[in-house]
Amino acid sequence: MGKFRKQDSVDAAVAQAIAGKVRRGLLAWYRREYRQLPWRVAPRRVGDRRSAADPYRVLVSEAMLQQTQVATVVDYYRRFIERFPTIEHLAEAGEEEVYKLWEGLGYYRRARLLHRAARVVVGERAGRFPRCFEDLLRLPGVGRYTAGAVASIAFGRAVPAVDGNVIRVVSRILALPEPPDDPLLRKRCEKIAAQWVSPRDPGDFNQAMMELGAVVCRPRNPQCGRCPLVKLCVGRQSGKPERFGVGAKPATVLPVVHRVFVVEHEDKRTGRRRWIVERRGPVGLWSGLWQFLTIEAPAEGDQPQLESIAGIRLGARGGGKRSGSLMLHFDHRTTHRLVRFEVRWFHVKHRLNIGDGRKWADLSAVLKLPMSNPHRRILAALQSQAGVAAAR
DNA sequence: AATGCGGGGGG
DNA sequence: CCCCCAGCATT
Repeated sequence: MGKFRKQDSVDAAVAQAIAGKVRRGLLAWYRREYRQLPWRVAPRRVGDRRSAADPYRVLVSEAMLQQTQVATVVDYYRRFIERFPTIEHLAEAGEEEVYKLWEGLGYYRRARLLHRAARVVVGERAGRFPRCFEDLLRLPGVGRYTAGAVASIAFGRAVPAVDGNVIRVVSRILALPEPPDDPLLRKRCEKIAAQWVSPRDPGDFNQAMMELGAVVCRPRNPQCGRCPLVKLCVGRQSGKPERFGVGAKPATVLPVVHRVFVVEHEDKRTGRRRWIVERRGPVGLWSGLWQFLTIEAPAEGDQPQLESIAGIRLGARGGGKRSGSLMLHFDHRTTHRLVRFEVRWFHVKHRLNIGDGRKWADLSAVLKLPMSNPHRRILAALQSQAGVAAAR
């Protein structure tokens, strides 16, 4: 215990000694080098008044940017804001549509929580957006980083916003050896960043720290020659800046199998094809997204009976000779899972009764549903199969 | 304190 | 192929 308190006071003294240089150097660099991004307001120049950022747009961008790189977010952000230009638009939307705009971005819980946050602000706070760190922290999906980012960028509060970039930058400047996923290191960096943050331009300062981490102080091959803080960087002086702020613990990857049963019915008169789709549960991988009928099993599990899948009898009415044969297989890797997809295709002559949470959907309906990338891939295969069949 | 949650960029 | 990314909620 006493050890940490002593460490804190040492940190505080060292950080204070260079605070002015860090602040000025970083802000001057950021005003020259900042990237224009759709959610970003240009940094305030000396003598200017601060231009206001829309807190709703800042919140949307920060939610999308959690564990996701800027380049990936840009198009998603544009589409999202075009559809939901204000927090009221988002609060009024159905969850399904919010998910659809998040499709392919990953970490889908963020979409659900952002949607909830909008409903909290509009429904429980009469549209008054929380303006301080503590109140922001109470919103669903808003943790210490996001609360700090919105409070500083949208409301000019002098609070830190410590993400992975900031942890790496601070770790290198002060040569802190702990790996970046150490919670204690995060707390240390937050206290230090709180000392450094510009009281006058906290939003610009926080964005400058992250920008530096993303563009210059990168995990590998840091561009120290372009860094405005190179002279006071202890990590650089040690000769090996890339040793600091890297080396998170690797995740354990569990192999699993998703057996997918594409149950297809073709209307004889119209030729319209329909498939059974189902919605995944509220927790776990791809929660809330839609998929073709799927049975999940451990990698070493038994083959499910093909005559009866998820309570649906297929065998008696099964279609042509190829029905039930393996149509497609591929591996899909996430951080914690190696998912083997085994896709089988069944043709049925009637639209069977199917359980709750499932429905028959034609192509245009399926395209409107939010689905995971692997299931979009399966759909693409179905479409090309149909093309081949039609050409014959 | 540890774990689960996706997908893409870049060496 | 591997590491990492403008984190958060849950246990």
